[in-house]
Amino acid sequence: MYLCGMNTTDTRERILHQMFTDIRKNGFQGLRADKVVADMGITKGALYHYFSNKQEIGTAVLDEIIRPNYLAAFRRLDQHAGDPITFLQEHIDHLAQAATEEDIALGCPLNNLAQEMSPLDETFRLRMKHIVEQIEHSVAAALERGKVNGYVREDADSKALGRFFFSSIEGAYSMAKVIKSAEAFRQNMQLLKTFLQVYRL
Amino acid sequence: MYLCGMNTTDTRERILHQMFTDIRKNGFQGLRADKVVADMGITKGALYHYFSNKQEIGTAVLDEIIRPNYLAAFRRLDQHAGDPITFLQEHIDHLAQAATEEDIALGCPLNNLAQEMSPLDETFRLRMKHIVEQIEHSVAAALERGKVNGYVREDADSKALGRFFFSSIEGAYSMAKVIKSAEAFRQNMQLLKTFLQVYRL
DNA sequence: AAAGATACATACTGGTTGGTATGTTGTCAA
DNA sequence: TTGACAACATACCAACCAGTATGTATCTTT
Repeated sequence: MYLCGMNTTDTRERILHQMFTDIRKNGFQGLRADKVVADMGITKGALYHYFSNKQEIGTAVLDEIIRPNYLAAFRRLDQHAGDPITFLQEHIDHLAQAATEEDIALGCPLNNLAQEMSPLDETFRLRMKHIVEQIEHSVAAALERGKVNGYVREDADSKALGRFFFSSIEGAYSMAKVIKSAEAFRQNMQLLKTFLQVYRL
Repeated sequence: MYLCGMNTTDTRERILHQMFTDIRKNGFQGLRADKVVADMGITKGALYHYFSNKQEIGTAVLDEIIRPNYLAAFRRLDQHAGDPITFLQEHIDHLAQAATEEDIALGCPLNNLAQEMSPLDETFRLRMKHIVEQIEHSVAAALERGKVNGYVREDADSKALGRFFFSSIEGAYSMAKVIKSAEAFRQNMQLLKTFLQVYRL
């Protein structure tokens, strides 16, 4: 081998990414771990070398793929000093724009996993709860800063709005997934933007 | 037996209801049909007498339990001549009030099934799509009538609002399920009510 | 270069699960 | 009363699937 040590970990990442893709379509219970790696041309030996069991595959997908992907935007929001409503509206625009028909048909990875696994595995649920609460808190804190800086109406309930913001996005993903329409998703994102407008000062 | 013919179907209904309960917790892929009936004290013989396979169990649950339960309220809305926004707000109140912690932890049955099965089975998806579109249409039509009767602002996009209405409710169920908080659900329902208020004339 | 340790491959297993084949009993119509 | 059929029960099966035990080549460390 020409690779110098470090890149051997590449196999683990490849497996993980493929698991993510498969879970997104089939769900965690529908995931057939051995089939996935077989389709990649590798064997169970490699799989169980990197992951000790199926649940660990799930948590790794959650921690290493889903979580960072979701929190990136809100980490930016945490360090954003300007108008939070504009930031959120732009984020909504970004989601609307980025959503392909395939993305919509497969649904939001976090929401998929959350809906399936919350009643079945408390480990999963708590991990996902943490992500959701971090997002809600990030939005709420930004709105509070927005009040201080004169961007947001004083009577806005920041915590409730943070909740509603994220819930609406996830709801839009959910329904768009069922009716298989990216346009429906964009329509909902548009309405969410106008709703945020109400709280502008 | 003292029962006179008709009531033999009772077994089928009992099975169906138990399947509904189990699917709600474990998902459709997680459903172990034979275990469910075993726990009821009956056997696979009875199960496969009434249902020819697992998928048929799913569609029966959808058609005979979930669907009528969801459409009931909106059938009332279809025949409602008064202010639609008040009707919708009262419906939201009803959902908020009726939601127990257990309901919330288990999530919306329609949404659960929809999220899990949409990418896996087109038969399921189309059935669920139909339910969703019927609800959206019912709300949209009510808002249009509301415009004519002077209850709703003319500039309201009824179709988009119908979508957003239902999406928001489902999103609220979803997130409340993850964080396991009926209070969070009610908070979101409250905000949805204030949002509808905007479109009042 | 010897001795582990790492990164896989191969082969197997034991429990599960959707589904079937077949048997049994009560009901009802002719 | 007898034949047919509905409403189950029992027993069985083949496929699947998470997980393990074991083998082996390569790489690293000393």
